[in-house]
Amino acid sequence: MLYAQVIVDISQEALDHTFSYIVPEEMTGAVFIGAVVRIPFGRGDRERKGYVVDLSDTCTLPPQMLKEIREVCTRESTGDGRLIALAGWMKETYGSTMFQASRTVLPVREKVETRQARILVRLADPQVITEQLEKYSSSRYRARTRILQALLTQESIPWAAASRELGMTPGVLTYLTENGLAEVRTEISQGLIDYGGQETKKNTAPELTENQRAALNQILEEFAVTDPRGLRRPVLLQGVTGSGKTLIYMEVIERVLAAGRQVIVLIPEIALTYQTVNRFYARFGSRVSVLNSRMSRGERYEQLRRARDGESSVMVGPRSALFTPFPDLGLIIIDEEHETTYKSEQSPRYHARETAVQRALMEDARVLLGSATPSLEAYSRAMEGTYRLVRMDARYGVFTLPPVKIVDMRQEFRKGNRSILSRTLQQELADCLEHGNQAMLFLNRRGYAAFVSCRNCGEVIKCPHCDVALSEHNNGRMICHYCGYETPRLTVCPVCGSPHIGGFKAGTQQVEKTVRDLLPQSRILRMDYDTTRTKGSYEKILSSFARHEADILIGTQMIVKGHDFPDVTLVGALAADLSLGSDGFRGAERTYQLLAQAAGRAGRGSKEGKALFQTYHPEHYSIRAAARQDYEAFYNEEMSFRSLMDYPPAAHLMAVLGSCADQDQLTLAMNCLRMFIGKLHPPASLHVIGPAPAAVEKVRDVYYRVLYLKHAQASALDAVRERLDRYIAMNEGFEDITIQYDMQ
DNA sequence: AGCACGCCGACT
DNA sequence: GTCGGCGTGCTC
Repeated sequence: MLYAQVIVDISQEALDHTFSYIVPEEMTGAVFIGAVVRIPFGRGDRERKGYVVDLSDTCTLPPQMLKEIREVCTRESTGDGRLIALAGWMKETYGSTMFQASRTVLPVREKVETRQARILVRLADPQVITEQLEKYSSSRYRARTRILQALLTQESIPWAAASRELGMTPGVLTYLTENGLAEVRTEISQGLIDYGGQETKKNTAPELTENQRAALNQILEEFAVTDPRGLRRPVLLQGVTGSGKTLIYMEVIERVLAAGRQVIVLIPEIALTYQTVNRFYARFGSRVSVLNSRMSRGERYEQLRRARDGESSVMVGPRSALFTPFPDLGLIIIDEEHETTYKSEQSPRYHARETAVQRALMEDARVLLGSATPSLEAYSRAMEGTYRLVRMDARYGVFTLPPVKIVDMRQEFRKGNRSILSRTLQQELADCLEHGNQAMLFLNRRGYAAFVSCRNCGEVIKCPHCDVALSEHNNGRMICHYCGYETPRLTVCPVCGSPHIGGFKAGTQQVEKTVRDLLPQSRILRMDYDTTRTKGSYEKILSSFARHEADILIGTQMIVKGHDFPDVTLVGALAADLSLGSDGFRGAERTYQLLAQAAGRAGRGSKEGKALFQTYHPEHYSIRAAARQDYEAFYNEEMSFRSLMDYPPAAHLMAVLGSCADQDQLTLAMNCLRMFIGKLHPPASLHVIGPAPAAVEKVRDVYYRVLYLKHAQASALDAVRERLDRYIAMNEGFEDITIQYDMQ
């Protein structure tokens, strides 16, 4: 007997798991993972659509409970089925449940746009309602009374409020409609975000430079290769900032569209701006669809429906756009491939790059990765030949990269300069403004001061819920950047009573204040988490700076991405090493990427630019290499560090992340897991680290602990993961513990 | 979501 | 007793 695990309706929270069904004898050949089936469901055996996510010969449930699959829908199974199959791969690769994986690839909620806008409208006069109220106010009919009461004050009630908060049942609704008191209406409110759209279509196809043409030809040549074994190498396009990667993308897209196939373009959420999207609209017009995180479910659904129904053929969006249900996907482009936003922070913790390569393999599509500073993962694959590397060296329009000065902040301190700005930078800033140019100062941190601590005893003021340092803000309050907890700034240390308490490391606000004091006549713009919270403010600040309405732009990493500012001749990285300590073993990689990008911002126009890195580690290879824009040198150094320490991509690293409200229970459980792994008689090549408190030990009163496993082979880690899953399911003490796996 | 079941007040 | 809403919980 064959049994199928079926997901019934992805949109319903309550149906948050799979259901077992019997596969009738005659269907055994037709049912596959990813198949769409019709099944009887619920007491009334109402027919519903389901997705087969697993098949097995055994079933834990008593057979009399099971129902049979009614029908396999062969026609519908193609699109969604492929995505379910991809979800199956994600489940295996990233160690999530099939349900989590399916949810990730099928966020499509059918008819959600109408469902969301459903409202209950009052039809009768208020007097009639009052009469009815009096009639029923006596004792029972409480639900009716509640609804009538609400209808008395409001003309209409949103469906969600009526059914959830007022407890409206089908019975009440029948009563209301049959007596002509109210009715249900569906209001279709679409209101898509306007990116400019079709009317901007100009079909401009600028001439390619010689370098660009050469790169394009290499890409097309690689994409023309059809290995009989189905091997299709992804292409990694390495081009420095400003070399015109987007232009190359468009040329490739054009050819894929001409072949009648569709294209997904992933870009980091932060780059999903009016300008970027408009470039695609300008070239491809209404064939372009856009997804972004600010869209409502209805808007997202509409974009995905357009893609599925062939109304669009280019989808531009962040990580989640990877699951666009195109009928004949031909190409996936991942721009700024090294960006951290391509890794999901929710289970399945998938990486868009790896998942894109897998989807492309399953649907016979191609993958094009682009970056000026590739991830070590992508570059190492290019080095071993799994990916094809295409380099594009010369900068578009400009021929030299700006010279970079490294300033040793330790010497500054020894010479008595306690300012955030070194004397060199102060001088350069003044020079820059004197010549009527613009400057960018970038700080790898958001908010104001990093933390508040006591100079006397060293006590750091932390959030009582999240165990992270509170950030001091200008308004005299301290806030937690994880849960938003806020408290007035302390004036004395709670431990030793010393009044020497305050923020030490600078935040963007403090930088702004320092610069203002130094150059009072300068016009300053600040861009960070606080100033970009409102919709459109990000754009507004950047375009204002581009119009030269300010002289200095101060901000966090968001200022080093995108946008050309021809008048910027000076870029200062104020604390180049702030990122060295972050991101675990990827600290150096992140530092190189940020600094190389920052340096590339200077001198984008006809004027010559320069960059300046302030650091307490002037000898560090990531900083030195970034100053020379020497990716190769950085890669070699960093790769030998990863190899030495068995860090990815030299080895595979799996985090077992446990969370629980009870700290002791969590510690016990995680120690159990570690012991269990020890008892598995694992090969000596398997390294187990921890368990330790996670980088953020506690969030919203939930504790996190993490156990790391390292091995040269991913399959070894997969095997351990399977054993762990079984152990957790079979043993007591894990009921309140949430376990997630994270392949790093 | 949709459906049935058990509960409870009201009425014969 | 019985009738008919109401609230709850389950759906392989």
